[in-house]
Amino acid sequence: MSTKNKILDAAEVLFADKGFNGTSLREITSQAEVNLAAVNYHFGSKKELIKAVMSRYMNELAPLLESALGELCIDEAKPSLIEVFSAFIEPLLHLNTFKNNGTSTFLQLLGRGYTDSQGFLRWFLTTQYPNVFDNFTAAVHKAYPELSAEEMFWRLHFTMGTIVFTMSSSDALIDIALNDFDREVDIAGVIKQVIPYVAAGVAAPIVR
Amino acid sequence: MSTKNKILDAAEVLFADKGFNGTSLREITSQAEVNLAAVNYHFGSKKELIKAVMSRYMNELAPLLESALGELCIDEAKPSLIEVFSAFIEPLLHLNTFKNNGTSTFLQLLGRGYTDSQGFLRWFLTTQYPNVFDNFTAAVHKAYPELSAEEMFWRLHFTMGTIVFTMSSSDALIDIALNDFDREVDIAGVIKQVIPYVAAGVAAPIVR
DNA sequence: GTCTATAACTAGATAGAC
DNA sequence: GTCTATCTAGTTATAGAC
Repeated sequence: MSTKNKILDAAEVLFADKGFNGTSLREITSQAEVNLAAVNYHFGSKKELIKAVMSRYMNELAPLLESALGELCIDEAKPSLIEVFSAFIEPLLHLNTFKNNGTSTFLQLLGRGYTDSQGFLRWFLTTQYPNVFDNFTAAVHKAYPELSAEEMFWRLHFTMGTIVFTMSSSDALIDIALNDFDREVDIAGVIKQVIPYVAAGVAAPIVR
Repeated sequence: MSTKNKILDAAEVLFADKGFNGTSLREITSQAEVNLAAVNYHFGSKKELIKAVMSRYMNELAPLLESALGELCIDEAKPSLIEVFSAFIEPLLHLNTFKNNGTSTFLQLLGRGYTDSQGFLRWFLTTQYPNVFDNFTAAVHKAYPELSAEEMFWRLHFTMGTIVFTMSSSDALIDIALNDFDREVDIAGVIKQVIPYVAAGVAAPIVR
């Protein structure tokens, strides 16, 4: 296994757990059992390492999401909102076969990216992977055409918040579900719980 | 104005904007125009300063929230979920009279507390202000008794995520609403948008 | 209470030997 | 490509003069 990948593997776990700001290069390199200088040799800077960590996931995820959402748009039938959100399940769970705990790690990273680092990651994702966002809004529009662009903007942002925040604390949630309710859930279980919630939220009556 | 308050005022704005980890004591003291050593003299440590910033808001907010939610529980009539969530509006907006931009700042701080600092603030709030949480779950239970304790746990967490995440990026959202949709919204407008969303989410059909 | 000075430590980044 | 050693700059925290 190459040094570069050892660094990426160690970095993504630490970043997901403690945030980008909260993780030092020293922690990463000692976890990866490589030399401190290797990060700067292979990636140039910490910021570039963060981008590389996110890109590795996005390059795996983006084509799957694009086609799953794209299909809903091409289809003649009008999809339900539940169907639109369910289109995320398979691509997201595919990340678990790509890496151990991949789904959970990726969603936690996404959450970190929105709150750490004052939005630079949001910029990175929306500019580097615009098709995912476009296909998603197109699918939601087809499912719920009465929703104006502005209302859609608000509700999709709320949805993003729900998902990202939930996933960034999914480890704690899974613990609580086990201890307080004697229920064993995994990341797929959390996703199944959250989809009816966000679908109902997006479908809420329109307010003015 | 006392040094202590100058520090608190500067700290809360910086903490809300850049997170607890992302803000140094030097930034705080130079913004507050006081000496660096004053923080440790008045608060003992950075962690205690964070607690003091949050306590100043919570001590203002908690009694209002407790009584607004408590009333719903005492009332004979069964409240709707919209009513339960609307009980937050007045107490939260009251923070705007207590401090400039108080509502927005407080909710941003809350968001930071959940993601920065690995949950120490969550522990602090749930242990220091348990009545707020108890009254809230009691009110939701009264409005929607079919929801089991476990489902309530999930949905309240999703709600918390939606609110907190939305508010921690509310400045960006308000900008986008103005630029892309030519709509002027303030923090009260954001709250009014989000309430139907979370109420519908909590009221979603039960899944098993 | 407030200040200067500084201790004690950690951060990201790099030069240069191998 | 990988290592050690080190640089520069930042951090929190404190001792001690005023």
